[in-house]
Amino acid sequence: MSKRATAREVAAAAGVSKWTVIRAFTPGASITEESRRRVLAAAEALNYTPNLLARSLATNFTHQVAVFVDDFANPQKLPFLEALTARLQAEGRVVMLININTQFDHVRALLNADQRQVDAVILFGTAFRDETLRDRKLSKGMPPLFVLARDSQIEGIPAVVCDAEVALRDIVSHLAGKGYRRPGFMAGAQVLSTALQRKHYFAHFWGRHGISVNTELSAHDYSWKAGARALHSYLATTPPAERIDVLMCENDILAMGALDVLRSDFGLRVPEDMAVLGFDNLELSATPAYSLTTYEQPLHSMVDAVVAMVTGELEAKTVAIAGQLILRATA
Amino acid sequence: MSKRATAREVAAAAGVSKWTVIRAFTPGASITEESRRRVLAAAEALNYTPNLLARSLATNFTHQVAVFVDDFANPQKLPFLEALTARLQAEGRVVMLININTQFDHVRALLNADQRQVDAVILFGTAFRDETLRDRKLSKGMPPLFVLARDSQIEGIPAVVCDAEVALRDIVSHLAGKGYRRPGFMAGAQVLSTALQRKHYFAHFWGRHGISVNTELSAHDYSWKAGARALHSYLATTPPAERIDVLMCENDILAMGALDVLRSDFGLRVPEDMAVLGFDNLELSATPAYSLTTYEQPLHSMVDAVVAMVTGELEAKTVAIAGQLILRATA
DNA sequence: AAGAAGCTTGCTACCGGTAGCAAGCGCTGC
DNA sequence: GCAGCGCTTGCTACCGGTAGCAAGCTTCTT
Repeated sequence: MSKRATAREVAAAAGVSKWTVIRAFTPGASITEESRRRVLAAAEALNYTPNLLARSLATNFTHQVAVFVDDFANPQKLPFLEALTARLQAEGRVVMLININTQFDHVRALLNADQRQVDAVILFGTAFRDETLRDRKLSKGMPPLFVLARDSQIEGIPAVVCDAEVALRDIVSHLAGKGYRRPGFMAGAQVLSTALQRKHYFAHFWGRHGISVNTELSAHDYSWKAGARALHSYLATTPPAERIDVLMCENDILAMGALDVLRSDFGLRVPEDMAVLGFDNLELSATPAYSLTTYEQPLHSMVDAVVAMVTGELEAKTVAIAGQLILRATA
Repeated sequence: MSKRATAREVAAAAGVSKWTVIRAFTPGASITEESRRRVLAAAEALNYTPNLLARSLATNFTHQVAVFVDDFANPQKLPFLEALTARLQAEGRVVMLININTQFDHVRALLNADQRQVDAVILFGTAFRDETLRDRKLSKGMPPLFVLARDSQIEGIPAVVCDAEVALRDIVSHLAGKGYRRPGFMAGAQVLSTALQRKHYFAHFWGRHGISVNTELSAHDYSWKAGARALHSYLATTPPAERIDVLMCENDILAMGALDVLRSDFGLRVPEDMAVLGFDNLELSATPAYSLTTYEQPLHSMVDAVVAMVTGELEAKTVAIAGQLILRATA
């Protein structure tokens, strides 16, 4: 296989200069209809299309957006990625999916994204210490950063989040109305959990009802297994009379682990013995096997907002968008 | 924010030519220790790192691999993407995640990938007609194509798949041994289904036992809802006495839909009234809520193989790797 | 008919690297 | 003292586009 055709080759074939070839491919450029026809015919014959790499180098605009992800255990990432890629592609951008892990951490990934001259970086729900970015972000020429689905505590880095305050207010108000009085919270990975603020507002709104949240389970990460393990050890060490009557899990995948342990390992009834709530509304949360009461994040609004900020249509500042409480059988 | 520093600026600061700067960043280049020290110090001060875009243009090697995905409903994509990104990043490559949909089809995506000069394209379980690629692939300069997790019927385009023949042989042999005699198959989206060959081998191995597979349900796509709907209409129109006694679903997500319909909508027992099998072994398939008997694809071996082909360490030719039957409660 | 204005085209310079040639330099050997 | 060698360094040319100036040609105005 030979290489791609270049503008120069097309120019030779069409009997014009390479700049005229470029103009035929530049909308709004000054070129006669006649020249355009000849160039396009020659381009067609040679199978020519402009080289976007060269264009990017010259324009400082790659039309690539890096998306950082560090947790692939939560199935919720998938619909988000679907929407993100679809929306960005509709805007002529393309997603570079970066797996943040111990081998390839945030600093290295940011450096790499910078070297590749991406137009923007979206930190999609990744767990990092804000300090990590504080020095880096000031470095000249870095692509703009956006945080999606977690809070950003750094001045100047905008975040697009599901409004945790509204969400937890609705949730707690529903639970208090149903008569629950001994609430507990299950959190996932420490660093991210803080940035989600769900625990904070959960306790805050129970406080308004004169009830304090004393039980806090922590799962090691956001996975079914971690959720199951955390609740298992709680149930194993807490006598029935002292147990909470409702458990708010930081997301659905933790809630599923909790539900399975309640029902299968301990033979308890949900919601009679203990109610359970999640957060995300996964496809499988709606199934009769779980029928999980949960809170749906405004996925499309969130993605639209972050994409609009990336393209510059929307001012880059933190926005919190309200989601929707989905009432089902578990609470 | 000003722009990134360039080799020329570092050169001026270090009092050498820009080529010496480049050499300081090129492993194995001919440069004195003294020069390298001075260049690296200047680079450090100016926060210089080589521009990979410019390097890519000059070397015709972007270290980017496009991964095409057209079905985000199957949670199984996520662990695959995790492994793919991690392995490729370990090899110094980066993944461009392309969402194939009606707005952005295979042809457009391939053209775009070509224009961006990616080193390779991985078609990850996408449903396309082989004819679509037949003309394109011959076009000069196209990046090499690899098919992951589905078969390629095109000469010269290698595929990395879970060995369907071995898988279905094991499955059918297990089912026949358990005494099942009226097998049915549930397939997903037509085009992809053919390329998975699961239905084919399922019928083939039952044939060896003198049993033909007469019941074929087709789901509209690979989603819980589609699986539920397909089985629902089958059960609604088929009297109990005429029903199959075991249902092989093309993947776990379809099987989950089927299981929920069996138990919740029709009050049937699994596996007594009907056994169910899936394919993939999702995290949630292992939960007590489903406890689905399924077949696990050799995810890591498959990813290793395709990555090795991309990097050229492994000869690019179709390989089928055996997975593992996971026995649980539903069959 | 001459000058002004407008459109089209080709040109130089540049984006930030890479490849490989050739000159400069120090060192060795005779 | 000089040829010969090897290492280091700078150079030209190039990757395939973009930006914007200036020349050439029409067309319009007076």
